[in-house]
Amino acid sequence: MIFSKRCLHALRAVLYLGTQPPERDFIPIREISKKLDIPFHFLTKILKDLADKGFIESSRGAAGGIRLAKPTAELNVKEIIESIEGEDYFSGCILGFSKCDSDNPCALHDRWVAIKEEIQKMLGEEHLEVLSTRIQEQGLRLLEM
Amino acid sequence: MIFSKRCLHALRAVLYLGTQPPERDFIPIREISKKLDIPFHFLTKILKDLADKGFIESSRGAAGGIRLAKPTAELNVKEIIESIEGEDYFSGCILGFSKCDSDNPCALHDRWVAIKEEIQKMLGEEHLEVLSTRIQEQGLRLLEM
DNA sequence: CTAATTGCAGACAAAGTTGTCTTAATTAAA
DNA sequence: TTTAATTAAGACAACTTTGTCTGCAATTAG
Ligand code: SF4
Ligand code: SF4
Repeated sequence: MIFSKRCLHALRAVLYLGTQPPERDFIPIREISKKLDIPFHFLTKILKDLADKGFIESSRGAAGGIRLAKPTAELNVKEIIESIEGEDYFSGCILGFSKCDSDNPCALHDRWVAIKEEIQKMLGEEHLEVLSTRIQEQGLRLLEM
Repeated sequence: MIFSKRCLHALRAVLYLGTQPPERDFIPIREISKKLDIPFHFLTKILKDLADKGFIESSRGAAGGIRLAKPTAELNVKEIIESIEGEDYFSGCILGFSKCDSDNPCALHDRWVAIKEEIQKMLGEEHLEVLSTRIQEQGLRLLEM
């Protein structure tokens, strides 16, 4: 499994938000927790992170909850993953080195850069709007079967 | 960073073995540990795993150490990574689900499958033999700079 | 045989990730 | 204004990963 639990929970939660009918405003975290079977308090922390990073907004109190902070067309899978796993998750060195002279690359570098660019390109194209459409057409599996 | 420390250590160690002159037989783990700055006992455990999985062979005692168990042409980066991170590391579900009906895929599936196949193809082509040649030509960076 | 050298095994510790619980702060509605 | 609903905050626990330490087992050299 490539992504951490934090990341998987975050992805599924955001996808859940993206598939809610537009007339719904704030969605309680408890609802997401139950529907997606994610530990409530853990999910709360994860979503607080996403809120701090500007992906979602929250409101306390009755009728409170969370909602996407941007239109779905401006949210893609790549930036959500990177905000959780780290900005260099798809762009760092394959050997885990932090400082490296890419002008004088090692034997693995070129191949690795090609993979990374492919991943980033593909995930970057996946905005929630496109996904929402496809989810309406095909359904989205958000729970273990 | 996509890979665990275990995996990075294993990769670097195997690459180190692959770049040793052929007249060297068993290489002491201590040497690898020092040269690559990897904790000795941790590395020992990791390499024991690789030995159990048939990638390397070991010999105790004076003049002992480890060596690759197969010709470099038959060892590629993909199988080493998968042996450590798990066989489904590049083939599992993007949402982390274990059981899923791929005949009736969700909205993310097709794109994800394309990425995974690309990764597996590229990493599967990287056998140590090719790398060794390139390493002789270009050098391989095995240490943080 | 003895001694030196090496990998092997397992207990343990440190650090990071994942998850639980309790309490406080905030908001809307009765 | 009270009450119920909800996020926020932080302490803590369970688990996993990463790393350390000590001693044992096997091999070679002398
Ligand atoms: S040149 Fe090699 S070591 Fe440096 S960033 Fe690229 S893959 Fe990593
Ligand atoms: S169909 Fe969706 S949930 Fe199922 S394996 Fe593919 S990506 Fe995962």
